[in-house]
Amino acid sequence: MEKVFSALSDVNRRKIIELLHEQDSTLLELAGHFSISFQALSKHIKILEQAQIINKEVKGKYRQLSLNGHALREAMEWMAYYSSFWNESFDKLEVQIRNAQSDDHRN
Amino acid sequence: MEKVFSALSDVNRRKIIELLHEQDSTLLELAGHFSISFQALSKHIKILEQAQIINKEVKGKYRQLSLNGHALREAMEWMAYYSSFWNESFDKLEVQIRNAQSDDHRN
DNA sequence: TACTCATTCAACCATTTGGTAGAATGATTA
DNA sequence: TAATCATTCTACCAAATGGTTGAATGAGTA
Repeated sequence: MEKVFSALSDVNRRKIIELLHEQDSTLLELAGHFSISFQALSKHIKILEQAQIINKEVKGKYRQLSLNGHALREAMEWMAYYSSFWNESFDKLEVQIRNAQSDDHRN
Repeated sequence: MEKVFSALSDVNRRKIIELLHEQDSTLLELAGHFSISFQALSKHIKILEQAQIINKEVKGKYRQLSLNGHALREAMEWMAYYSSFWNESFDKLEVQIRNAQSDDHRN
């Protein structure tokens, strides 16, 4: 929990998540989208890995990175619970997210 | 977004949220639940306020703190979207949270 | 085997963070 | 008005964070 929220508190790490949501990648593939060094990026990836937000699979020379989502979900449940007013608006949220996904598939 | 996630990344601040979820309180009422100084607590409250997670209402000598939930919700939508596999499990999540709430009302 | 490529480790630095303590502010109470 | 109460402001400090560079590692490739 601690690890998940602090992992999410950095712009670069949220961007990594967004990119991995589009497609699994290696560190160097990701690096093209950032203006920081790959060593810095490697550190961010390690943090996301330790928060169990992403998985790393060794593929010979490369490491294939992919989203896990499990830890995100746990943190989300915490938030959903404490954002108190979810009760009336949960259905709306669901619709909204489903719409966002179909937009995604259209692009 | 930035502010919300980094606000949530601290244990004490999450505990503030949990306490305010039970009931609106003042700084000194909260202070009883923590082992840090009230100055430190005041800083945490300021951070939660700036992230628009809590509201502060001046009541004479006191400041009444309450949960806002709005910012939490926005962050939650981000997470829901990127935890990718929400699709199959969204209904389960809803049920789970509703159960949690009825537990809450029972206690 | 020597070389290159992808990634990580190590040392370092500036900034931010979370805590402290003392002083200041602003409203209430004696 | 003076004293008290709740909260915030102002330094100040140690530890954590996010970045850098250079060297090391470990797996393919020439």
